[in-house]
Amino acid sequence: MSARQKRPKASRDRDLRILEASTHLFASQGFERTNMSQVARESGVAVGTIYLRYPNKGSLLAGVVQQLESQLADSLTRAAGQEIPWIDRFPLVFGSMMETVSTTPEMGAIMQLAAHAEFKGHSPGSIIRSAIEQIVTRAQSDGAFRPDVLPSVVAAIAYGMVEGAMGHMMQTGTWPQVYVIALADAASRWLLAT
Amino acid sequence: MSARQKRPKASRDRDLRILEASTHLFASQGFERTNMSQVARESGVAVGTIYLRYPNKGSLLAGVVQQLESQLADSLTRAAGQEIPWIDRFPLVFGSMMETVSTTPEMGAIMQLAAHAEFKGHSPGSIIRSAIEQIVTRAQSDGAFRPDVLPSVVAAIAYGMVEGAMGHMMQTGTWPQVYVIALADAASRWLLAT
Amino acid sequence: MSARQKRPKASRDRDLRILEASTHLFASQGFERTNMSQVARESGVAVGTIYLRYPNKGSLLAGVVQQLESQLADSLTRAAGQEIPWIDRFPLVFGSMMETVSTTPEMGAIMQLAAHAEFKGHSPGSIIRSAIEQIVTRAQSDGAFRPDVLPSVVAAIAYGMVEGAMGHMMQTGTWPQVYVIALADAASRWLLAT
Amino acid sequence: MSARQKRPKASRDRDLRILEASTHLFASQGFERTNMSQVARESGVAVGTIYLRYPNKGSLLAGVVQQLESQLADSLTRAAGQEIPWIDRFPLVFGSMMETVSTTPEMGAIMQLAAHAEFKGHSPGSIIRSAIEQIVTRAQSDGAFRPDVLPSVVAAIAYGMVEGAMGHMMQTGTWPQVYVIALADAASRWLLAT
DNA sequence: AATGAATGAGAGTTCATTCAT
DNA sequence: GATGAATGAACTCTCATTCAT
Repeated sequence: MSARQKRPKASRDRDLRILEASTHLFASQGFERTNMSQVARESGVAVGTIYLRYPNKGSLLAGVVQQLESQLADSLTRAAGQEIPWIDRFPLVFGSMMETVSTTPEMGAIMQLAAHAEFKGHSPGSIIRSAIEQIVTRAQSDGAFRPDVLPSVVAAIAYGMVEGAMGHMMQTGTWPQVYVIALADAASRWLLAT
Repeated sequence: MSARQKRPKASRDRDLRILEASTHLFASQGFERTNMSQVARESGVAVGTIYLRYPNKGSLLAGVVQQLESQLADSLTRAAGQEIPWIDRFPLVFGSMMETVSTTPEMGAIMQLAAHAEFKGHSPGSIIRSAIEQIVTRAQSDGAFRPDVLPSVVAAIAYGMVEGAMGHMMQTGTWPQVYVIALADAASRWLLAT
Repeated sequence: MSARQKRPKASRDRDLRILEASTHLFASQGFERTNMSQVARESGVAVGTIYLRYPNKGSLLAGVVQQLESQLADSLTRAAGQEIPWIDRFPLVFGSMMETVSTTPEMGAIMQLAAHAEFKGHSPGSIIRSAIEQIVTRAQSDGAFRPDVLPSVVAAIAYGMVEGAMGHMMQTGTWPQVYVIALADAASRWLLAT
Repeated sequence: MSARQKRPKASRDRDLRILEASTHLFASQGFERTNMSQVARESGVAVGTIYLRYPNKGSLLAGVVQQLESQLADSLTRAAGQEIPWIDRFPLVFGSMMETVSTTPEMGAIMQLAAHAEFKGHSPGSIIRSAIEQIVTRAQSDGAFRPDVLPSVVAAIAYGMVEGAMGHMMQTGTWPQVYVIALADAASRWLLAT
C-alpha cells in the first residue's frame, strides 16, 4: 500500500507545485515574460520535468487557466444552488465570485492571458460561461427568470459584467461589496420574472 | 509654406501607414508573434523609421490601442448624444459599439493585447470607461437614469457587458443584433429612472 | 542446466531485439534523430536496460555497424571462396555484395553513419576492407591476380567502387545487375593476371 | 565607386569568413558537434549574422559542401581537358584530385557529412559524379574510351574508387602517389579503348 | 537484472534595438 | 530624416544519462 502510493503521491505533489508556480508567475509577469527556467526554479523541479507533464509552454498555461476557471465555476454553481429566493441569491452568487477573485489575486490576471493557451476543445472563459448558462436555463424552467432571454447570450454578457467589475476593482482597489451590490441590482432588474 | 508642409504630410502618411500595419499585424498575430521587420515591410518603411516615432515595440502597441479606443469612444459618445428618449437611445448606443467592432475586426483582438502595452497614464479600456462614465453622469443629472448607481461602477460593468458580448459574438459568429437587443434590454431595466 | 540457460536465452533475445531496433532506427532516421527512448520502445525494453549492454549511444551504433559489416564480409568471403575460374567468380562476388545490400536496405544507410561511432580498434569499413585484402592476397599467391598491385590499396579502392555503386543504385533505383556487370568487368581487367 | 563597393566587399568578406570557419569546424568536429556559436566566434561575426545568409545550420553545411565539390569538380575537369594521350592523362586527373584532397584536408571529412545537408536539387557527390560523367562521355565520343560502358555507372564507380582511396589515405597516411598509380592503372585497363 | 522518472546542460533560432551610412 | 545590416542576449525544448526502486 505504501509502496503503491509513494511514487504517485510524490508525483502529484510535483504536479501541484508546477501548477502553483506557473499560476503565480504567469499572473504576475504575463505569459511571455515568464520562462520555463523560472517555473522550474519556483517549482523545485528541473525544466525537463515540466515537459514530462506539459508538452510545451502554451499547454502549461492552458492547465493553469483550466484549473482556475473550474474553481471559479464551482464556487459559482455552489452559490447559485442555494434554495432561497433569487432576489437574495444574486448577492450570494456575485459575492462568491468577487470573493474568489479577491482571495485568488492571480485569477483576474490569468483570465487575460487565456488567448495564448492551446485549449483542447474549449476556449477561454467558456467553462464559466457554460456554468452560467446552465444556471440561467434552470432558473428559467423554474419560472424564476424571464423566459424571453437567451441563456447563452445572458451568460456571455453576465460573464462580461463580472470581468468588467473584476478589472475595475483590481485597478482602483475599490471594495468588492460595491460591485456585488451593483451586479446583483443589475441582474435582478434584468433577469427576474415579474 | 509649401516647403514646410510637404514633409509633414509625407510624414503623417508614414505615421498612418505604420499604425495601420501594426493594427493589422498585432490583431491577427498577437503581440509577440508580430515583429518589427514585418511592421516595417507592411508599412513600406525601414525598421529604423518606426523607432523614430515609437521608442519601442510596446509603445507601438500603446499607440494602436489608444487610436482604436478613441475611435470606439467617439462613436459611443456620438450615439449617446442624440436627443431622443433614452429607451430608444440604448439600442443606438450599443448598436454603434457592436457595429464598430464588427466592421473593425481588429478591435476585438487588440483589446485583448492591451496588457502588454506601456500605457502612459491610462490603462487599457480606460478611455472607453471614461466615456461611458460621462454619459451616465449626464443622464443622471438629466434625471433620466436612477440616481442611486455609481457612474464609475456602472461604466466598469457596462464596459464588461459589451466586451462579453463582443467576445461571444466573435467566437460564435452570432448576429450582432441579438446582442444589441439583449444589452439594451438589460441596460434599460437596470439604469432608467422609473 | 535449463536454469542456467533460460536466462541467457532471454538475455540474448533482448540483445538481438535491441540491435534490430537500433539498426532500423539509425538507418531510417540517422544517428542524432534517433533517441534512446525510441530504441527502448521498439526493443520492448527499458532505457536503463540498453545501458546495461552498451555504455553509451555511440557504442550502440558501433555494435550495429560491426554486425552489418561482418555480415557483408561473410557473404563476400563465401562468394570469393568458390572453386571456379576467377573470371566467373567476380560476378558472384560483386553480385553477393550488391544483393546483400539491396535486400538489407539498412546497410547502405548505416555505412554512412559510421563516422559517429566509437570504434574500439577498427574504423568504419575496415572489416570489409580487410576481408577484401585477404581475398586479394590469396588470389595473388594462387597466381590468379597480378602480383604488382598492393592488396591493401586494391582493397581500399575496390571497397570504394562498391560503395560508389551502392550509393548510385540507392539514389537512382537502377537495377543492381547493371552495377554487378560493370564492377566485374572493371575488376577483371584491372586485377586478373594475363 | 568606393561608396558602391565598400559595403558589398565587407559583406563578401564576411561570407567568406563564415564559409571558411564552417568548413574547418564541420570537417574537424562533424556536423552535430559543431555549433553555431563556434562558427560565429571563428568567423568573427555574431550568431545572428550567420542566419542572415543561411536560414539554418543544415543549409550552412550545404553551402560548404557545394563549394568544396565545385572546387574538386573544377580541378578534375581542368586536368581532364589537357590534350595529351589518355594513358598519360589518367595520372594527371587522379593526381589532381588526390592533391586537391590532400592539400584541402577538410574535403574528405566534409564529403562524409553531406547526408545532413539540405540540398536544393542535387545530392551529395552529385556535382563531382556529374563532372566525371561528362568527361567519360566526351572521351567515348572521341573514341578514346570503350563505348560499351555506361557513363553514369562509370562515374558512380570511379567516384567511389577515389573516395575509397581518399579514405584509406587519410586513415593510414600512405603517400598519395601510391593511390594515383593504382587508380590510373585500374582506370586505363578498365576504360581505354583497345 | 530491470525499470523509467528525473535531470539540466546545451542546442538552434529569433528579433528588438542600434548606428554607420 | 531615413535606412537596414549587424548584433547577441535570451528563449524554448531535447535527450543522453543516472539511480532509487
